[in-house]
Amino acid sequence: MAPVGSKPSPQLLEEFSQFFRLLSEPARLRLLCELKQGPQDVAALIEATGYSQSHISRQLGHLQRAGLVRCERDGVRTIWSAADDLVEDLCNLVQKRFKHRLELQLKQLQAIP
Amino acid sequence: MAPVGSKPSPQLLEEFSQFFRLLSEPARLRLLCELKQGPQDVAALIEATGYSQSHISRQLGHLQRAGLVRCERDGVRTIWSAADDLVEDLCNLVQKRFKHRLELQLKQLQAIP
DNA sequence: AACCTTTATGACTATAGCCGCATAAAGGAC
DNA sequence: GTCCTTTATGCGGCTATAGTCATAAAGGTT
Repeated sequence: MAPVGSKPSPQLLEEFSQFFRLLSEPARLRLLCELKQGPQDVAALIEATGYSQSHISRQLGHLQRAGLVRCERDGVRTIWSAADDLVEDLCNLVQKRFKHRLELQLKQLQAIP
Repeated sequence: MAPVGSKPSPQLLEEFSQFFRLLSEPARLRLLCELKQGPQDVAALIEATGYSQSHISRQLGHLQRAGLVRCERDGVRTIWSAADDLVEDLCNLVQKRFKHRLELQLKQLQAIP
């Protein structure tokens, strides 16, 4: 009997890919990392990353629509904060894999006498 | 004391984002899913997905460079197979999150009398 | 009211990458 | 050798989106 695996529907695959696309931009990952340090306004994120104000605002908008960050108004300022640990977990898994692959490559090099 | 989190280096963020970019395309996720069913050649993948031959070959190349699939030659045919469970694990985590978010939305709707 | 500060967004350019078409490359059958 | 089958890849069009500039919107101060 052939191995059975449940195939996700095209719609679900589309949602998966859209989510991963969010994480496919270093700038967005960077913003998430900065917000992991604690809630900040846009000015602080400009200072920390060097990105332009409009760029940051736009990327935060994308992350917000996905529920990865949230914001609260403090007068005229907007305080943003990370809303989910999922991305951190995903990155940890991926990093573990990077490590394994490097260790494998290392072993193969050492196998040469 | 401020919460302490380790900030990944820009290089690592770049690698993360490149990896996630691989998963940001439904076609590649689809191919990974098909290969989860078992090793297949390109012709079988064309039949299963409807994608063009060149498209499939190209996307498999990307996945192979990332170590997510591998191939072995059988005469003139190339038999491809999934090489890693990581993507499945990542998708399961993301799907769990989708579910939670939908449940939350449902609860908020039901809160309206 | 006028004015300043902070953030969001419309308009635009530039670039990256998907996807198909055509072709090359490699192996098998004859 | 020729011919066929199967897969990989160069080229080009097209779309999506990152990133910038300018502007609008919203709140605060005076």
